[in-house]
Order: sequence, then structure tokens, then C-alpha cells
Amino acid sequence: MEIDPEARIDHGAPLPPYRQLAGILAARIERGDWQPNRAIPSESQLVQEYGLARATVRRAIAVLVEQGVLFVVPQRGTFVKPAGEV
Amino acid sequence: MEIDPEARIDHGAPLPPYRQLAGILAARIERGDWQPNRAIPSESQLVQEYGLARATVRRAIAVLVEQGVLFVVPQRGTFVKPAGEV
DNA sequence: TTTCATTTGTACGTATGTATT
DNA sequence: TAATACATACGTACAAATGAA
Repeated sequence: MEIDPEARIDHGAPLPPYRQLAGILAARIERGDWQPNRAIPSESQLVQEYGLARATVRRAIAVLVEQGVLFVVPQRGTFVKPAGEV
Repeated sequence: MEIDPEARIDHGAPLPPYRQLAGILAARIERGDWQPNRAIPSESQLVQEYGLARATVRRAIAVLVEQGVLFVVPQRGTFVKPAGEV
């Protein structure tokens, strides 16, 4: 997919921000920013880091959960899903 | 699941509105309010009919799309998915 | 035990974009 | 030229559960 983990959100791009963020986060996981079973930054932190609304951040996370890249534990955080099973 | 297709949204119930609506719409489809390949009411109409925010209505629809009960055609409407395949 | 901050879950209202009719 | 309908995004608010102080 060739996504730069250092990329910023481009509100003028054809790809909507929530998909851009999903790609960026996936690239950062791929690169090793966060290990399996470790939490990624909270939604609030991602909101500040990427300058997006929380709803947009949540949507990006939903995409990755759908893809099996992340899993969410209510009231605890969002974690990187281990490769083959748990 | 025994859901009354005539039910209204109860904001005090444990089940969140978006899930209540998903159940109600599923019950109405089951009952035959809308036939396969026919459009259900637009999001705006459902917003008015059930007194919910559009985001909530969309979420309920997303649940049914996920379950294979409905399918969305952008700019055209939301349709009842035929039973076995298309 | 109580309090407080953190984090995700849910919902509201509004605005703009895009494609179809 | 509108009107319609879905797509996306913003900001705000409150609830519930967790964990630390």
C-alpha cells in the first residue's frame, strides 16, 4: 500500500481523513510504533495529534478493528491485535 | 427476537437507540413493510419518524447492512437485500 | 470508602460535498 | 436549476467502567 507512517492528514485529498488515518495508523503499527497487545494512543490523543474530530478518529479505528488490526477494550483502550490469533 | 415492529424508541431503555431502531426496522422488514430490492424510507424520513439524529439512524442502518439485511446505493437509497443472494 | 481522571460508548445538531433525479 | 439522498466531518455532551490516589 506504500503509506508513509509520518504522513499528515490532507483535507484536500480525495481519500477522506478517516481512511487516511486508518492507513497511517496501520503503517505505524507495521513499522513497530506499537507492539502486539499494547495500546495505541487514546482517541483523545489521536484527536490532538492529527487535528481531527473524535468521531473521525473512531471511524478510522473501526476500520482497523474491522480488518483485524486492532481490538478495543471498553474503558481500557485500543490495542494492537497479535498476528495469528491471540 | 420478538421485536414489535410498531415499537418506538425508548431513550431510557438499556439497549441504545441505534440498536432499538435496527431491531424495529428488521421487524418491519420481516413483517413485509418493504419488499426485497425495494427502498426503505430515506435517512431523513427515519430521522423524523423516530425522532433520532441522522448519525443514529445511519448507525442502525450500518448494523443491518453488516447483517446482510440491507444494502446501500449511494445517492439512491437503502434497500432490502433479497434472501438468498441477489 | 470516596474521589477523581481517563477512556470508550452513545447521541445530538450542524455543515458541506457529491451524485442522481 | 433545484431537490433529493447518502458520505463525511466538526464540535459538544453525558454515561459507564476502570484504575489510581
